[in-house]
Amino acid sequence: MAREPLTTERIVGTSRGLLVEGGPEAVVVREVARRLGVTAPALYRHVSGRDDLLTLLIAACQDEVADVCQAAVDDCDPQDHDTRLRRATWAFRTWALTNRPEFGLVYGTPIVGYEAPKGGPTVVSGRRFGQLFGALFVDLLRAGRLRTLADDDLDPSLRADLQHAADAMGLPMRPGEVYPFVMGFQRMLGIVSVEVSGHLRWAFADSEAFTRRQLDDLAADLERPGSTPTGPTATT
Amino acid sequence: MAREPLTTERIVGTSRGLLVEGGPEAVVVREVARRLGVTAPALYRHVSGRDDLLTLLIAACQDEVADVCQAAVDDCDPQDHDTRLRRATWAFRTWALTNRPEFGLVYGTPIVGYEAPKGGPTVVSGRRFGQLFGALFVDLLRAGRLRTLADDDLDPSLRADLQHAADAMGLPMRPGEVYPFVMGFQRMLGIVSVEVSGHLRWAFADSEAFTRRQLDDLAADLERPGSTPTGPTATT
DNA sequence: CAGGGGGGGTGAACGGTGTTAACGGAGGCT
DNA sequence: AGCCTCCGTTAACACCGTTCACCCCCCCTG
Repeated sequence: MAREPLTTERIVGTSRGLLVEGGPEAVVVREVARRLGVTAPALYRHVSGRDDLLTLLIAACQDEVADVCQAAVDDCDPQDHDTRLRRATWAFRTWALTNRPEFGLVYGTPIVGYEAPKGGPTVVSGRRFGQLFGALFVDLLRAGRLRTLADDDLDPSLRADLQHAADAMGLPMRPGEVYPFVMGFQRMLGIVSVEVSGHLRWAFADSEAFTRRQLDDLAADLERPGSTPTGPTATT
Repeated sequence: MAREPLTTERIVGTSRGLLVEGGPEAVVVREVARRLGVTAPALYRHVSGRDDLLTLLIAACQDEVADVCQAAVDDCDPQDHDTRLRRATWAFRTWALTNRPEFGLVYGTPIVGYEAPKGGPTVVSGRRFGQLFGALFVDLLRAGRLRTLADDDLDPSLRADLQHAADAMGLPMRPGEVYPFVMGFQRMLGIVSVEVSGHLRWAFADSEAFTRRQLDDLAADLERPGSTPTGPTATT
């Protein structure tokens, strides 16, 4: 009975299964091995330890969410930047909600003692995700649909950080233009994190309507009013 | 050498020490016992297990942050509701940043397999925290300083949830008035979560200026414009 | 004042974990 | 053929949460 070979894909796959079933604590080397019909030390031939396992898992999830968001964007009129942005954020939220454990792993409270290896797979797939939204904002800006700030309106240290961030990501923007990007990213992450973590469970039986409104308001805050009057977005 | 007795306070205290040093994973029954100069089974006389330990720890932290925010509010002109709100949110943010592990435990990704005991200490101290902010909003509302919504402007299911939430907390508000409260809570949590978790590290060397602006903008969004022109708040 | 009970500690043990070390077989290259 | 490298094995170490049986000492009761 020749078992199929022990590829990294299979290891990450069953790790993810464990993650989904029982959270990060449940992704346990020995159990991964067991499910692959193998003993624990065998995994150490392919993966350098539990941390490495988590690194690969995080990167895989980050890649997946980036794919999902990219697909949502590609599925839009290339000129309708407002809708593209809304679809991307909603795709993000939907992925997060249907993949709570994965979202928690990637965007939740960092696992203590776990340090993402510098230049490792997590940072490259993280950058990809950021650049997806970065591109969205650049389009919005070029189309004159982005509500920007005057650079003077920014605290000097904040201005410097924003300039630095833009340069690091290769975004051709000045600080007052990057600000809405970072703010949007921050608020989106916050909205989705809070919904996923359930820290508003006390208020809502069904959080979807609230979150949709929050994300719509966010998009409206980012966009320059006018031309495209956007009602509530219906995007399964 | 009569050791001092093994009180619940001392147990929670050293647990918190462990939490701070190494995150939730590090709060380990055996190590707590070791630090108290005692063996592990001894702790089981005072605490029913690791989950109980975490419950007590979470409740203690929630109580502390509520105290801190309450103190910040009490330290203000009782009539200046705008400032009271700003001070409370800033106190929350500051506590979160100087107590990251504790914040993560309370407001971060929920620990899998851990279920807060219904009606247990965590829910009572959680309610206390919520009511602190609830009271702030009631004051703001009574003073006519809260920007509210028309009930009609809310999705029906959202409206029902909000009414229910208000009733459950004993807030004398209609849905369009509760909405800004929940939204404010949500955004505050999001802003602070994202700063604490460091998921914006790629953008900022120093996140304080950005966060302050976010929290100020949030407060401004919540308040009815006019009467009290609020510049940037300086609140160490 | 004797004695019993119980609160609060002990060591030992069970089954789980991550990780390492020593070993061995199967397949390809020289 | 001989060897080497890949990839698996078993055994072991040190740690974890939790339970068990034990026991000591203090306090309350008769």
